[in-house]
Amino acid sequence: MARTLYVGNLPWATKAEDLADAFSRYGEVLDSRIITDKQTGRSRGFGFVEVKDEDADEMIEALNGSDFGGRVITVNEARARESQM
DNA sequence: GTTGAGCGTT
Repeated sequence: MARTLYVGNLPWATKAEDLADAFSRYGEVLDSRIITDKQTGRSRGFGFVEVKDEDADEMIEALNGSDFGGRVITVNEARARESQM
């Protein structure tokens, strides 16, 4: 009972705890993750936030296109890494 | 040390 949210257009200094803190304002955050580059080890500028399915839509609408760290971020439902049916 | 559209690892 959790949905993964894709968060993009994030500053290079954004951390998983920062996403969890920002998303926890509009709902319950189960887990947050920032994607870092495997080749350089630096942040790619985007991440994923796992939130409750019942509040996922509200958090997307609340944080999608909102200001985060001085930049407007993009929040949408993340694509399935595993089987998508 | 840098960059700017996108969809990630156990």
